[in-house]
Amino acid sequence: MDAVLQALADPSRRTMLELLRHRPATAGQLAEALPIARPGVSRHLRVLREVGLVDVRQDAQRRVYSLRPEALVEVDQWLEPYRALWRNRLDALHTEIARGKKERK
Amino acid sequence: MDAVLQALADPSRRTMLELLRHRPATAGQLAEALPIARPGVSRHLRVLREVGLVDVRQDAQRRVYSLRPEALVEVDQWLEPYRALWRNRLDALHTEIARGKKERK
DNA sequence: TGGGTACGTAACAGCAAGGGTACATAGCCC
DNA sequence: GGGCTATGTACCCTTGCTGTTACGTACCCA
Repeated sequence: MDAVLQALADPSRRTMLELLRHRPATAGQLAEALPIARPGVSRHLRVLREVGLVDVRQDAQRRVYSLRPEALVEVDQWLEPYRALWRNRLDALHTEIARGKKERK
Repeated sequence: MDAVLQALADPSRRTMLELLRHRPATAGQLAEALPIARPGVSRHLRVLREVGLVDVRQDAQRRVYSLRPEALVEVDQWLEPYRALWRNRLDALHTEIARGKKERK
């Protein structure tokens, strides 16, 4: 889970996921759509592969990458306790407003 | 939105959020609970503050930091389209399993 | 088998992130 | 005010990431 969140930190990698979200693509296609050169894309793909965010399918000389959205489940799970908080906070806010608030220094 | 995901990449910062999830804490308290020294913690807190993940409340010489879970809403939103994908995929899997069980009997 | 295509990897340069030490600052308490 | 506490900032150093060029590899086709 650590690894996934760390992989998501890079904007280029997020863009790649965004592209793969619509359809699978080869490394070359991804490189064309990105501001960085092919080798860089390859290395990013390696990272994404290692954390399970993408799958590779060999097609002759090509390597077709596809999104593996299940890997993001752990991010969702990491988010879960916080999600509970931000929802409660809205509730609490409403309650506070309803009955007045005590001062805190 | 970019900034939040990038801020979450660092394990120390995630630990800090985890601590703040239970209760607000001063910079010193956070530093004690972490493997890094105070100045490092201060810098991390600055990052978290800048992306809106924490709030500061001045209490005499202390600075009490508290979590601002709303900032994570944008991560949740970023996740949304992918969530749709993995749910569909899981549903399909469950359908497969259910059908497999039926057919096997 | 030779040539062209599509990738990945190695080696290297550049730069930003992250940690530590030392110092500055702000607010209490005597 | 003097000293103590709590914290942020400046500076330096090291490490790791990012991107590039050059090269190696696997595969297809004529």
